[in-house]
Amino acid sequence: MTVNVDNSSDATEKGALLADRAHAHLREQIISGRLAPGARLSEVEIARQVGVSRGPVREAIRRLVASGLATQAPNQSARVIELDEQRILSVYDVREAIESMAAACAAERMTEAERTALDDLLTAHSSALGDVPDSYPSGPGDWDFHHLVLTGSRNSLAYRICVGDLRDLLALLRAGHRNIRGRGERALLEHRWIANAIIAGQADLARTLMATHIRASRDGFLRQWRERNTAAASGRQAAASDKNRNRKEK
Amino acid sequence: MTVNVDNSSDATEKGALLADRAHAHLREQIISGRLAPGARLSEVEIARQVGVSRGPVREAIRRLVASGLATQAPNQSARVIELDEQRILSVYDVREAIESMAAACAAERMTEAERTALDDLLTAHSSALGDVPDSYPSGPGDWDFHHLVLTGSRNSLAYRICVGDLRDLLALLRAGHRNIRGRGERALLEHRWIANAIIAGQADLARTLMATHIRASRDGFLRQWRERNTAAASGRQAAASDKNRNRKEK
DNA sequence: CTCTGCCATCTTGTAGACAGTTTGGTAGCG
DNA sequence: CGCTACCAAACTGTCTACAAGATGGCAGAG
Repeated sequence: MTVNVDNSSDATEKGALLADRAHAHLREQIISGRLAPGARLSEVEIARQVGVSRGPVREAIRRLVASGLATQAPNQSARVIELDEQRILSVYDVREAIESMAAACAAERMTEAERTALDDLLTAHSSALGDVPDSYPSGPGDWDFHHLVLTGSRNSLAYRICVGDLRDLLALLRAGHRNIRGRGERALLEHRWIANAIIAGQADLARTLMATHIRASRDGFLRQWRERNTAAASGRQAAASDKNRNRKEK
Repeated sequence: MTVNVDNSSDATEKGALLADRAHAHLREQIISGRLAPGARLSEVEIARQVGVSRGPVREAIRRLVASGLATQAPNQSARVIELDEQRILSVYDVREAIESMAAACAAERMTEAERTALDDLLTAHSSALGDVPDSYPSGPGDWDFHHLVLTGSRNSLAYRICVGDLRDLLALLRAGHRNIRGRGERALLEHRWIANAIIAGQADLARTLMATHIRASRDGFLRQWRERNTAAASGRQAAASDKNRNRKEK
């Protein structure tokens, strides 16, 4: 009765509401990279693609803007958000702040059944890790763990922010980046530490461990992103007379 | 160039877009209490009141739902959110988590000009406090301070969450509650401590002080809210004798 | 050749109408 | 008297049409 947020934004393809279908379509296109950062989101164009009218598409776009996946100025087309290092840091910093708090709250508020479920989840992950070693972080397994912690925190607002908005932003910036070798085992180990602290009711320890875990995830991703970014920048710079991209508005 | 979030949701009465006008109208009605918690938000009714079509009103309502001021089930009217203690705790906990992080970031990233502005703001508040002693917390002055810190954190996402959503939620739950006697001086003092830590670049100290500050604000509000809530409950429960004004706490 | 002003075109913002669903009450039955 | 089935009213979801504003190119002056 408490964490019954019941986010209705995961209508993969069969949403009763057309706006959900359009939203899922756009989110998938953006996260998968088929809609490049900076791309314009024309309402009529998308409406034609999805096969619905402009109304639901308009609502889907406004939802993307609210989530942070797109930006929009009045009387102008919405555009897919453009990532820079500062924006990436923003996402990880907010996530660290909220999820650390959630871990501490979960340690104090989780029921015994939830603690058992958390323990079982990690046991299952541990035994399944051998199959696909490096696909654990940023995959569904990682998400299951954080989902359980957020639910256990009894904080519906934190749940909504992390599941509704931050999840999409993380999916976008992680898209196209390979999983780091060895990060899987390390992440699972950190998950186990956090879970132990939560199950034992050690709130401050859980908070610290969760903060460290997310910071490690951030640092690992940032290193990879900087490599790719500098490589892309030099490659872009090498093409001397490439057509200059449209200047970004101030 | 960084924190240029430019939230376009403060169209008090003269928004170029009708959706902004409808949104401002509804937000004012909800925060002021003229729209009671649980009240139904009929699109056609509101459209008639504001004098616009259903389209902008629909968009405004969806924005309220995204902010957390209202909830909506499919094919049903949106309703003004109903406050309970757990929801209030959620708001304050998330605010504490994000703004503490923002204070630490501000201590590391603020420019000298921003630090000076922060110092000047508190000096001005300090000299203006004598006029209206108890109106400082939860007023515009308090908000100016937190706004400056959030801007200085260079975290556009934290700024958007706190200014865009949490501000409205706080305004809603604070509505109708008087300012606590003596809280003004205390809050200003805590602001001064936080500002000193930020100006000196002491990130961890700023983080701790901001967390303590927000927790104090939460506790003060919660005490008042519980009084009112138990009073209303007992008054509702025992209509005959309203003499038993026992202030019981958990 | 470069800059300025204008115009065709596209895009968003808004209004109104229609269809499907939920709601609340009412009549009828047990 | 309580319960069920049904029906009308209201509401949201959606579509189409129209109006206002922005974009980008083109012609003409300097």
